[in-house]
Amino acid sequence: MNKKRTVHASVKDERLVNMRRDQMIRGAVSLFKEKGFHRTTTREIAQAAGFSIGTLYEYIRSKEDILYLVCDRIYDQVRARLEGMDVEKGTLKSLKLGIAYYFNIMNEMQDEVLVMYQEAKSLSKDALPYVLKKEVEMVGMFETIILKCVENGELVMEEKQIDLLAHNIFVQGQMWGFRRWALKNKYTIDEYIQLQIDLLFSGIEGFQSQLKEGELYEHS
Amino acid sequence: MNKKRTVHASVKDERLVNMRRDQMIRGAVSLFKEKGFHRTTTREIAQAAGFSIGTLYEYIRSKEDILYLVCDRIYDQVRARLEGMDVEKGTLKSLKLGIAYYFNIMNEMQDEVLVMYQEAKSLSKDALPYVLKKEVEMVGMFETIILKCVENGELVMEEKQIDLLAHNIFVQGQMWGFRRWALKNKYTIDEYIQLQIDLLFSGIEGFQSQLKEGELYEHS
Amino acid sequence: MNKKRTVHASVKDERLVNMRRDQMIRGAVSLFKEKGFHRTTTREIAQAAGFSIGTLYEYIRSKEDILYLVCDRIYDQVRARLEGMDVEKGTLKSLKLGIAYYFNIMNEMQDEVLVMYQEAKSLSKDALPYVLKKEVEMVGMFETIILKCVENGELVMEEKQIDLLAHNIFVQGQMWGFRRWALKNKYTIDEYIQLQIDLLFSGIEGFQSQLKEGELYEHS
Amino acid sequence: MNKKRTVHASVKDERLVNMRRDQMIRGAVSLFKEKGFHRTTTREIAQAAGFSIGTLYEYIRSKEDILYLVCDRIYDQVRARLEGMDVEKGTLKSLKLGIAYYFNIMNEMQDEVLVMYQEAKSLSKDALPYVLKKEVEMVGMFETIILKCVENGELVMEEKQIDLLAHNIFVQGQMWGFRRWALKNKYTIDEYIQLQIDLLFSGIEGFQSQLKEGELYEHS
DNA sequence: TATGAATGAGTCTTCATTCAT
DNA sequence: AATGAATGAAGACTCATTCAT
Repeated sequence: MNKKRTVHASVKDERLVNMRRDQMIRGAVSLFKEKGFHRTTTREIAQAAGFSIGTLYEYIRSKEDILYLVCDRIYDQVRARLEGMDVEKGTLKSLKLGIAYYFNIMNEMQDEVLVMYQEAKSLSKDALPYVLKKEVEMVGMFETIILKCVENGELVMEEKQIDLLAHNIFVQGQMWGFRRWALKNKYTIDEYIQLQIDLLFSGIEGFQSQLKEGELYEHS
Repeated sequence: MNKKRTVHASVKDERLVNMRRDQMIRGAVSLFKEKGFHRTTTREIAQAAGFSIGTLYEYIRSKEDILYLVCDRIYDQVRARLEGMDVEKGTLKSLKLGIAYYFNIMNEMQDEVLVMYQEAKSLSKDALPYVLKKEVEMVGMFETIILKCVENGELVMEEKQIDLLAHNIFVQGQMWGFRRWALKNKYTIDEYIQLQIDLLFSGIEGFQSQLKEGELYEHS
Repeated sequence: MNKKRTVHASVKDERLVNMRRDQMIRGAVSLFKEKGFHRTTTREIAQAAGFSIGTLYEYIRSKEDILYLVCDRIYDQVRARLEGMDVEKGTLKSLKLGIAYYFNIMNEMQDEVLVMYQEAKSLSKDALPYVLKKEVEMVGMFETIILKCVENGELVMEEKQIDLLAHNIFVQGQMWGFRRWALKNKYTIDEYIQLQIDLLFSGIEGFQSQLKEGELYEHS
Repeated sequence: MNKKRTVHASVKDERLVNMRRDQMIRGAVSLFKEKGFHRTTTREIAQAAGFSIGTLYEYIRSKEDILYLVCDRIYDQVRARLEGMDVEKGTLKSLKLGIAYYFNIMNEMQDEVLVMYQEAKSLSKDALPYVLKKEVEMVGMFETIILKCVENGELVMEEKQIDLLAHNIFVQGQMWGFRRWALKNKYTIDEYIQLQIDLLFSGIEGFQSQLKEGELYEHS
């Protein structure tokens, strides 16, 4: 079910393959960050990885393979870190903790997230689904948390609402990365986390002035 | 004050310049949508625009100019449409209307928005600021609406909260475009609008089960 | 005998043709001086001439025509000025005067001479002979002067010697233009003229130390 | 001290670089000879060199690099051959031998000299000085020979005269190449050498008719 | 006559990929 | 397994020339 799209390597020694790909991905991420996938050449990647262009092609079949490996790797790293999140508790408190946890990860991996975010679209029709599936899984983690709250009786929400809320949380985490240019001057990551959680939980109505409360009862 | 980065044209007749650039942009948007900026050739753009490669270069200086023109045009179109939004009323109702209005525009222009969203990063360091400024202005429109509500006494919010809320709304509008692959199977645009407004206004706590309300008072 | 290679013009009014070509040549010379024939575009020439590219092509058939017109014009100007030289006297004094006169012209027209010198080779096989013929004529003027000296009994020289001497004088005049970079730091034009005349007339042996004269009788 | 402007090659193996550049230069010289630098395409050069356009660009950075390489190479070849000239003797006889020697080299390398002569001006402002310096050095060799004659007491000449005489010799050597069209019909190279040496050494006055000698005493 | 928009062949240059060593 | 020289298809951009107005 969870089959990976494998990338062919001419070299057989699996340990070696992993090592070389590690070097390759590390170099590629930093190059993609700087100049994007299309403006980065395979030679540059090979050089950044510390080996020759010939060697590079012993471990991949095409340039696009590198992009796939990079995206794949980044998702795996994010997922690995998200494993530390408690998905089962089913309390609003644990939801808040989960959000804060996730936002902090996004902050720490903001370069990687940005790269993946901007370059994933360059993946071939072939590779894209594998990457999107990982996103779906990650959104699914928040769905699970929220669902547990519902099951626990903490919340009353329909499926569509749960799903959308999970999406919103997920995107707000990424947003800290891809809108850095607008956000980092105004907020620290901690402020950002706090403010987003407030807005997510209280909603606009949570900020309604008490005086006028009566007037607005017809809101929905 | 609001000076545009002008793109040089060899042709003097301004009417003609506008006409040709219109054709060019239309062609480019549909090509970028299909294959992205980097995989689209200038010849293809010329052809899609209905003239020769030589003519194309009478109206621009470099391929990147086309991208700038495209981004610039899309923002202008979005802004032009947003002019129809009532920013001054200062009621929560008008805020909801504004959000719905904006989300509908994003829905109608989802191709353009997606293109701009994915390709803007390919703009040169030179052109990027001009495009980002437009985003800031658009986010500013929502800030204004919210601020009016605060001034009107409808809401009690601090500046940072206002700002972030405006950002969230803005991104949620774009999100309908850039996460189509995940959303369009589940929601109609009307559902999306309704659900997002509900979440934005009620917040998670608005969906709290009444029974447990007491337990969570310590939320912030 | 002296037929010019004519350059076709669509415009009939001969007065106009001459005027336009004047403008054109003036512009072209200064552009060729700056960047050479190949790096100068027809548009630039039209602009420098003060009319449009369309108009330019009413007066020539191809870019190369311009080069031909330029070379032709420069030679004509040089020749016109050389008319003032006394070719018939047949004295060594008049030869010196002629050399000085010619060198001064080369000094005054050094930009034009340089252009022609460097770009003539770009003329088509078709146009080149017409330009070379003018050079031959100019060299011929010095041949005539020297020949008169011989006829007058001032000199005893064979035809080949006369011819080569004329060439040398001619080239030394141009040399002031095309080796400016090496000469202008060291000599004023007057010094250059004086020194060259001394060398031409005295020859190396004219600078022989008297003491050793005997030893070198076997010189030729 | 004599640092060369180096041309970057992607290929590391210096032996290979030299070999490929040899091929390249040989091909380029013959093409430039035929049609000039600007009318020669990089593809033609690659083909003439016997490899692909891609390979060509492994050994240079831009088309202009080829021109520089060509000019540089030609000067080096000329210089290498001039090394065989005896510069130290300091006799008029050795000066004559030097001139004859140099003129013969110019005759043998007339194609190369012509190319360099006509195309050097297309070098960038960046590369030109390196090429001009070589010319200066070569002129310097004749200065040295003449200076030795002066030091030896064979000649009495001032610095400016020495310098100009050296220039004249140098240009007369090149002249055999760049005025081939006018000279080769009239003279063999041996005749040319003999006649030029006669003119250089005797000067015009050396050809004065004895009868009139008295009349001209006021010559300078 | 004058204009200048349109054309597209032609040019330089890049870069993913291969393959002999 | 590793190397890096060789390849050539492909792409951005230029510019001499034409022609309808």
